[in-house]
This record gives sequence, C-alpha cells and structure tokens, in this order.
Amino acid sequence: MFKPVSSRLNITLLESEILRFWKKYDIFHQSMDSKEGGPEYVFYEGPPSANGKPGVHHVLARVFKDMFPRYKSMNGYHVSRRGGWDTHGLPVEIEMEKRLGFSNKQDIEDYGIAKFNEHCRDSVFTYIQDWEKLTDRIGYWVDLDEAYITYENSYIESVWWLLKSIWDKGLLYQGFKVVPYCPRCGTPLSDHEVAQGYAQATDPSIFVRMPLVEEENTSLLVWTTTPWTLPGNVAVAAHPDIEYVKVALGEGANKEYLIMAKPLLEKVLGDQSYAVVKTFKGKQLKGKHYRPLFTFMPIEKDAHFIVLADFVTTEDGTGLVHLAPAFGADDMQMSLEYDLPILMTVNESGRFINDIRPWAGMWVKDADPLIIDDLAQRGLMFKVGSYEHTYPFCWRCDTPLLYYARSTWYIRTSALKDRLVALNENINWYPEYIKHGRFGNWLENNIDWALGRERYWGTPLPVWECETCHHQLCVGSVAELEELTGRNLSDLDLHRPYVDNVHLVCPECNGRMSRVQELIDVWFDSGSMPVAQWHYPFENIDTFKEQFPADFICEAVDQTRGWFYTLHAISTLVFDSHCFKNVISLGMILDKDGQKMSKSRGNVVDPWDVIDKHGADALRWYLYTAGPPGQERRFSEDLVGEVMRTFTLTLWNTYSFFATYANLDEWSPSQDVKPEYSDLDRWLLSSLHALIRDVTEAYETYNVTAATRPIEKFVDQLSNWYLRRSRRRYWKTESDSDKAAAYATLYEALQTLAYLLAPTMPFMAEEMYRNLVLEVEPEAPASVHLAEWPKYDPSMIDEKLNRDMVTVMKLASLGHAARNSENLKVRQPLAEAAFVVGNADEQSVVADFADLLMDELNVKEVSLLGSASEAVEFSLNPLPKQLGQRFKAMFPRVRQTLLVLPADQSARKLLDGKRLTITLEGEEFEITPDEVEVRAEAKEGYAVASEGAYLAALVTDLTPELVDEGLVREFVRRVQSLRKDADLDIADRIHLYYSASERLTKAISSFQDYIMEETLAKTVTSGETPENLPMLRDEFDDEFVRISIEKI
RNA sequence: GGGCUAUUAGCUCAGUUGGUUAGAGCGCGCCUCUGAUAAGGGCGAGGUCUCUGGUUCGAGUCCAGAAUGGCCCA
Repeated sequence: MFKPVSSRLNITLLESEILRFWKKYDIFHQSMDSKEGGPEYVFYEGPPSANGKPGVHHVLARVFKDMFPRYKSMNGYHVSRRGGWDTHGLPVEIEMEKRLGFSNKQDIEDYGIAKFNEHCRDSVFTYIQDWEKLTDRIGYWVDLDEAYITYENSYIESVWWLLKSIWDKGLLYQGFKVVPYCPRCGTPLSDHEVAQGYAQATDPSIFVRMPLVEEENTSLLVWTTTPWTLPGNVAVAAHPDIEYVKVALGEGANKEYLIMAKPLLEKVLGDQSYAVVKTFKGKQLKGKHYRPLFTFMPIEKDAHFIVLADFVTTEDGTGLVHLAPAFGADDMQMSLEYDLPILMTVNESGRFINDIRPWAGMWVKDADPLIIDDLAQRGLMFKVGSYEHTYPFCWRCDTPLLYYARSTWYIRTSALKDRLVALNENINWYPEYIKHGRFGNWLENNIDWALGRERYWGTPLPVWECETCHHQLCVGSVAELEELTGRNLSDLDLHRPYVDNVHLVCPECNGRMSRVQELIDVWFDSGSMPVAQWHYPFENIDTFKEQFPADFICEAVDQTRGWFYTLHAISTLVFDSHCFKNVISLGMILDKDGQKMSKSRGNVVDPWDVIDKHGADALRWYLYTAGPPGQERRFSEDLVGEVMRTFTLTLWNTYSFFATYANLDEWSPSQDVKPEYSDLDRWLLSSLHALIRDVTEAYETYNVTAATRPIEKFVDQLSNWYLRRSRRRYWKTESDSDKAAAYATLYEALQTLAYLLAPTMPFMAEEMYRNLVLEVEPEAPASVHLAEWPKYDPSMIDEKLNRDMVTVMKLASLGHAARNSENLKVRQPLAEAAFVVGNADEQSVVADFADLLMDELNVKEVSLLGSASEAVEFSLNPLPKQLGQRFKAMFPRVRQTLLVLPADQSARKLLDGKRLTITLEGEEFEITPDEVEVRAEAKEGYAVASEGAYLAALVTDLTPELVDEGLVREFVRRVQSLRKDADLDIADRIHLYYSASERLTKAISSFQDYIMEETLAKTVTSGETPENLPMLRDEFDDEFVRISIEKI
C-alpha cells in the first residue's frame, strides 16, 4: 500500500516535514559519505558576505549552485560542498563607520584600529542566521559547519603564501595608481564619494606648441584644461586610426607648421588661413620626439615622444593629448605601457614641490595663469580660452579634486596575459558568449592588478620595508616571520594593528623593518579560496590537490571581473592552471518593471514572502525555467504562483490520482498480472525515455533550461493527455492485463520523475520517492538524494510513435474545433468523424488510434477521407523552404506556375505520392510531394475544421438513439456532481432515485446498466424520492429532472 | 565615454543553417469538459518582431547605424 495522497497539497507543511526528515537522518552528509571512494566532483562556493540580509538574487545563485552537485552525486560522484564566508573589505568598514558616526579615516585612527577591527569582526556575521535559515529552507546543500572564513589566521596565512609565490616570481611590485584625491582632506575619495560632488566649473582651455625635435619649425598642437599638469608632461598621445594633418600657417618669419587631427582643424583654427601640407594616420606619428616644455626634474627614462592610445577622441582639443602620468588614470596606464617616467611635481597638499622652482609651494590652481604667461613669453602658447565642464569637488569641503598618483602595490598580471587568455580556452562558459566576450576581452586588455588598499579591516600585505635602506622582503608564513624575528608568534592576530607591531631586522643594513601600510584588495581573499580554504600548503596537501581545479562554479554575471577573474588570475599566476572547468554566469534579477532591485527603490522582493506562500520548490523551479540563466530576468511573486498552478499541482494531482487508485486496487509493482501495453502506454514510455535522455544530456552540458523545461512539458502530457485518455482503465472493476499496463506505465513515469526532479525540486522529488519507491521496496536508499540517476533505454524510444501521437493530438484538436463550430457539445455522441491527413505516412494513425479518437471526440466511428472524397476541396501550398532552396531567384515564378495549376487534380496526384511536372521558360521540372503542401478544406454542409494539411469532418445527423445517449450523459454528469457535493468517497456505492420528464425517463431506463456502472449505483429507482437525502433539480435540453442519492 | 548583453502579444518567454500565414503559457471575453487537478479543451480579441538603412527571389533571423533597459569598466 502507498501512503494516501490527498489531492489538496499543503506545500509548506510538506516541505517542512521533508526538512525535518533530512535533518533527522543527516541525509546531506550521507549523500557525501555514501559516495566516498567514488570519483570526485569539485564545486567551489563563492563566499557571500553575511553582513547584509540575503535577497532573492542570492536564492537564484544558490539554487543553481545546488542542482549540479545533486545531479553528480546521484551519478556516483563524491561531491564535498564546503561553504565559505567573505568577511573583509570596505563595505564592512563603511557599515561600521556609519554605526560609529565616523566620517573619515582620521576618526578611525583616533578611535583605535584594534577596537575598530574588533567591531568589524563582530559585525560580519550579523545576518549569519538569516543566511543559514534561508540556505536550509531552499534546500541548498552546502556544508556551513565546515565553512571557510576569510578572516581566520589560517586563511590569511595561505593568502600570504600565495602573495609570496607571486613575489618570488617578481610579479608583485610597487607603482602608482591615480585616484581622485582631495588635497585639503589629504585623502583619496571612493567612487561613491566622487559621484556626490560633481559641479559646473570653468577652467582655462589652452593650446600649446610642442616643437618636434627632428622637423624644422614644426610643433605638435596640444590642448589641455589643466595647465598645472604641464610640468609633469612626459608624452603626447595620438589615436592610431584618426587622420592627422600638418598645416602651414603665417607668412615669412611667422611661418610655422602645426600637427593636429584633421577633423578638428576648423574648430581650432577657425577662420585663420592655413594650408594643409600633408595628411597621414596617427600611427605614423608614433615615437616622434618633441622638446619638453619644462625641464625642472631630472628624467632617467626615455620620454617626450608620441604614443598611441584608443582613448583619444576628436570631440574636443586637437587630437593630441598631453600625458602627465601622475595626474590621470589614462596617462598612468600609458606610462605602464610605454615605460614612461612619472613626474610627481605636486605634493600631497596640492602644492608644487621645490623642484618646480618658479611656483614652488604654490597651490596648483593658483599657478595656472602664471604657467600660461610663462609659456606665452616663450612663444609656446598658441591660443588661450576658457572651458566650462562638470568637474568633481570634494563633497566635504568643496575643494576641487585632483587626479593624483599614489604609491600602491600591483600584481603584474599583464606579464601573464597570454597564459590568462590561453588557459581561458580550457573553460566551458555558460552562456558561451562570456568566454570570448566580457571575460575574454577583459583578459585581452589585461592591466596590472592594483592590489593595495589604504584601509584597516582586511588581509595585510605581508611586505616589510627597511626604514633605513628601503630594502623590502615578502613573508609567506607565520613560521617565516618567527624565524625572522626569533619570536614565538603563534598567538599573533595577523590583522592590523598587531601585525604592524612586528618589526624585523634588515638583512642588508641591520636597520629596522616595518610592514608597509597597505591591506590587499578583498577580491584577492575570495580568489584565494581554492588554496586558502584548506590552509594549503601548511596542511591538507592531498585534499587541495584532489579539489583543484573545480569542475563547476556559478555566480552572477557581475562576478565576471570579480571572483571569476581573481580565481583565474591567481591560479594562472601561481599554478599556471585554469581554476574551474565549467562556469555558469547568471543574469541579474530585476523587479517586475525591469528595474534593478535596490533598497532605495524599495522594490526588493523578500524571498521569504515567496517561500512561505508557494514553497521552495516552486521558487526554485521558476528560477530554473523562467529564461536562459545568463539573461537578466524580471521577477515577481505571481510568476512563482503560476509555477505552482500549472506545474506543481498538475504533477501532484497525477501523483495523488495514482496513489488513490493504486490503493483502491491494491496494486503494487510486484503484482502478477502480466501487463499488455497499449500504443498509448508505449507512447508515454517512449516519451519518458526520450526525456531521461534529453535531461541527462542537458545536465552534462550545463544547460539548465534544457534540463528542466522538457520535464514540464512531459508532466503536462502525462496529466492532460495520457491520464485523461486512460482514466477509465483505472476505474474499471476487473483487474486485467490492460489495467496492469496502465498502472505499470503511470508508476514508471511518476517514479522516474521523482529521480529527474531530485536535483531541481528536491522536496517534491523526495516526497514522491519515499512513497512510490520506499513503500514497496524498503531496502532502497532512504532518500531520493541517495539514489541513482535513471538510465534511459534506447529500445523504448519510438520516434515514429512520438510523431504519430502529435498527429493524433492535432486530429483530436480539430475534431473539437469542428464540434465547436456547430455548437455540438462533447456530451452529445455523434455517428462519425472523418479525417484528412497530410501525407501517406500518417494515414495509418486514424486506424491505429481509432479507439482513442472515438472516445476523445465521443463519436461512434472514425474514418479516413481519401483523395477521392466529395466532401473535401484541395488547394496547393508551394513550400518556400524546399522550393526556394532549390530554385533560388526562380522561386517566385515556380510558385506562380504551381498556383495556376488545376488545384484539385494536382493535389490528388500529390496525395497519391506522385510527382507534378511543370514547364517554365521551355524547361521541364519535376515537383515532388515534399515540395508542396496539400491543403484540405471542406465544402459546405459539414461540421469541419482544418489546419494546413489536416482536416476533421463530423457527421452531424442525430438518430433518436444518439439523442437518448446524450441525454443520459447529461443525467450522469448531474449525478456525479451531486456525489461530489455530498462529499462521497470515489468508491462509495449509492442508491439512486430520480423523477424526470417523459423523454428523459425513457432514455434513463434504456441506459440503466451504463448509469449504474458510471455512478456506482446499486439501484436506480424512478418516482418519489425519500426525504432528507442530497437532492438536485435541473432542466436541460427541454427536459426536467430531480435526483437524490443515498450512500450505502 | 568603452565593452558585453537584451529588446517578439497586456505579462513571462519560444522561434532551428534566412523560407513568405511569427508561436506557447498566463491574463481577458465567449463556449465547453470534468469523480485526480488551483485543472483541461475550443474559439476570439491582442504583434509596423524597438527604430533606420542595407544584402537577398525571400529578413524576427544576416550586416551597418541609432534608441532604450541591464551588467561591468572608465
């Protein structure tokens, strides 16, 4: 016996029971332990940070992460799924600053780094319970008890080891990074802060001559709005593909040549007269040297020549851009590319340094007019004006921000660009376009990783520098630090400020060494997890080797340049290996109007609202099926409700139907009656095995929609076609081989669905499995998640049968349409339905599925209308695909020729499988039946419906017997609804009493046996009805009836 | 400003190597079926496939440009 299944589903109750069951028997750990010794499948959890509440977008990532480990586990793989938490970084600090009411770094220093960091450490798990609860509730199986935590000493030590490896390869270096900087506050501003302070500003707009060294009397014309940056100039950038010109201006002694971009000639020179001497592409300027405007500072490297850059535009200026690497991000980038010197002409207060003699100590903006004068006096100023634009100011003090180079640490990832690109080829991306698009482009244009952060709560950069001789060394472990200091540091917290208090003796000069101030980018933390989660190489050496690289990772698309990149970069740098083999990059979740979900918009959907209402499975299923995973998706609770109605409940009720009737019949998979499968059964099983095949294939290629949507379609066909057409087979009293086949087929389908749904709807699958499988097979694994993934049997798949059933469905649909067109209710039996089908192949379906069609359409007979039929008129539809490909440009004429042929006659030929011959411009062509569709239409006077090559026609004449039978079916339906209203059980027997009008009474008595069978009536009595029984009166088709039933 | 991506019915999405009448589900209206179902079936309303050019006998599909949304980076 199966556990009874109510047709009413209480989803939250069901899911909570299953959660209890999983917990009680620790099924999650069993699912790992039981596969010990099997092949490893490696999954990496991208660590979330628990200092904010989890939202529906976290659910998205988590359910996608969950399905593949579950699938692989069912296929015999051992999948350990270690959780992790990201705990460092600026967001944590900002949250804490807010709470403590701080507004800048000085506040933190005054408060004390130790105390501040202690608060940060405490705050990172503020919402950990929300995370754990939600993770558990949605059925995401991940090992949070063993989760790695990025702030732990062991984790940091592994990160140090990685940094040391990179240091040893000479790839960790100190350089400059240009940041928006407030000279008054003495601090860089974050992007967020900069965005608050944009305002309209007027700056000088000057055009300066930079004379070329090797071309007489010829200057580059260069534009800038920041004259104070000119003493820092080291190069000029031109666009490689823009056209430049050399123009001649002036007369006699004033004659000179200028070089600038051609499209900007008019704008810059206005109505001055000039002559274009030469036109050429920007790339031809590359490497030409010019005389520096200023020579205040000594320069050791080659400088003052033309470089090529894509960021040069022809919107403003001259198409030649002055580069001062200390004061512009693009400029700095070019200096790395061309190895240019970096001239720090300005100090941290925004004033010129002493080397800049005429203006030393002057606030740079004040120096602008003086610099302009100086250049003008030397004949280098071509034109002076002013320029209005938006410019960022400090949101605190309104000082104009300077873009200013600060010393910081970099990883020279650009040195390994080719490896980064090559190793990306080993990765399977889903969606595929990310590989060579967003990610590949990013790698191709790789720039060095700016690693340093001047902050407090994070992994300290383990570089010590000598205060005397500036010798630097990188420390890769606590043991190494102990050796260098000769102290026991096993209790040392590796965070600031404690680690800053560790000083070393310089091996070069015996001076005192201190740690540099910086922390590292928090992305380096998470990108280190393959190594650091195991405290490799200090422990778990074998485990690390077994768990690297990952088979599968999955996060949202915003991680492309975040975690995906840092994983890839670190493993390329340290191991020369890719880090993950398969990756799914998920689209973002938007609200129902396509807007980004954000707290400020107030459109954030709380996952709990959805889960409490529709359950975790429905939410999961929605997320898998709603659209391609890589695409952003609009989310609303209603759409999850739709999953519930159209999929979950359909499946549930099929399952409930099965359990109910199987129990009534005491059917079990081991019963002795040998099943005799019908075509309908064979069709369902054929579809089922094709489904197993397709879903398995989809999992193997990480195609989530293909692994889920077909299941939905199958369930729809199972319920609304197979079961609807088979219902009577379960109702009938005798337990024959046909009934056995019906049960066996439905059972196999439902049981298989439990397995196929296990990775995606773990709750529903568990419920079905435990009832359908465990109840009859107590030795089976206790959970579907411990069971084996089903294998398909190719011999069960009958493609022809699958196609035929599609045709049958189409004919049935047309039959219904035909009834509808004449307002003929399905309850009214008709004498005959006749069909036309498109081609010879399909003609057998009408005979093969005659019973099914008769039953579905409530007709006494079905037949096939041949090509000779009088009832049908044919026309030709030349098929553009076939004929177009064959005749190309001739197609329109071929089509015309076919359309003017005598349609009826040609169609009959084609229907008999013969070819047509047409003549076109004196040439003869044979047209095959595949190239023309024959369309059928009924002549007047029949109830018909047609679509393309298919047609259904109904014989509408009614005999008195057919009318009687129709009346009886109306009567039966009313008895049934009375039974239902009276809350009778489906198997309850009744006494049936009625009184009715004369015609109906006659009909009822002549179909008495049929009525008794349909309504489970032991007796049918006409006349007076006993008192106090459920009763119904009704009128239909000019007849009157009163019905009462009595439960026996 | 740059890169990537998307835009098809009121909503959520399909749409094969280009094939002439662009589909499904939900929602809406009418009808119908039902002792598994919160369901099923039929009909109907609802589309300048974001726009502009181009290639082609033929473009939702290919190419170029633009607009708008999203993500990332400046």
